[in-house]
Amino acid sequence: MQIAPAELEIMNVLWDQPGIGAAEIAEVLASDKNWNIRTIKTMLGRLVEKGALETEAEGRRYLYRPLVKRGDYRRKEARQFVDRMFGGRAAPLVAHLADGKGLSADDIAELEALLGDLKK
Amino acid sequence: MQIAPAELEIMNVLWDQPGIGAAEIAEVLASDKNWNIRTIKTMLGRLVEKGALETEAEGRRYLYRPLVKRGDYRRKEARQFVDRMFGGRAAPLVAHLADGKGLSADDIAELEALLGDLKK
DNA sequence: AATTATCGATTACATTCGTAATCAAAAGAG
DNA sequence: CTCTTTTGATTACGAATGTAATCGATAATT
Repeated sequence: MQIAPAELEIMNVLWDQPGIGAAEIAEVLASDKNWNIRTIKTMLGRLVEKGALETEAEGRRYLYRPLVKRGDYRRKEARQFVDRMFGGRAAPLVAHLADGKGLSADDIAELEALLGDLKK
Repeated sequence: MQIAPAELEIMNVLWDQPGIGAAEIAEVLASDKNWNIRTIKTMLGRLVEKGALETEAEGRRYLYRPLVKRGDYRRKEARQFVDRMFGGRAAPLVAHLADGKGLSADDIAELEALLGDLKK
């Protein structure tokens, strides 16, 4: 299943707060994005259609809940991205992030711990 | 500048072998993709239009050469991806790759070396 | 020289995406 | 009870994408 970038913004809100309605989503996004509530509703419709969200009627409105797990989706996308951009090799990706200052000292420490775990 | 996934396949060929023509690109891609030569030419045209490629006339045909450096493009895309999917944190991305067996033992070794360098 | 193959340029066309507007129904305001 | 607001559903519409076909010019073949 394909989730477009703008749709992902919606998913992110719902992964953080499952079970809210369109209006609440609009509120959460209002600070970052300048989206019309209609735009948000269009994307909610498409996400439901795609099977990424389920709805629960609450009175006259819907509450939305992700059907796709955030971790699963991230994993899939990460792999796809690494395949597309780096021929499937993850190390060059990290190298690029590092090179472009995409890694903070904390990130580096975190990665070291992670690698330590992986070796076991 | 925006390079679509299918276009990226073309760019990858040209990053490996700059200065070849449409027919040669088709040959290289023939093993993986099942693209009509016309499709390849369409994408070449779009890439030139976007400023991702330059052409050099050789007789009646063009030779194509990237104007964008692979490293630069990768860096930009890597950052964009991490921002979109992981809120800008690179460590979780690596964690996901690792978790999904996206990292080979070699990758892990490579990353360790990389992190060693970064700490200095 | 006539025919065919090939080249880049232009055009096509369905699908997805971003960004809404419109519409019918229902709920709330007065 | 009538008017306004709000909701989901349907429709809109241009840009980008994937996937070519057509066209006019030229090069290669016979």
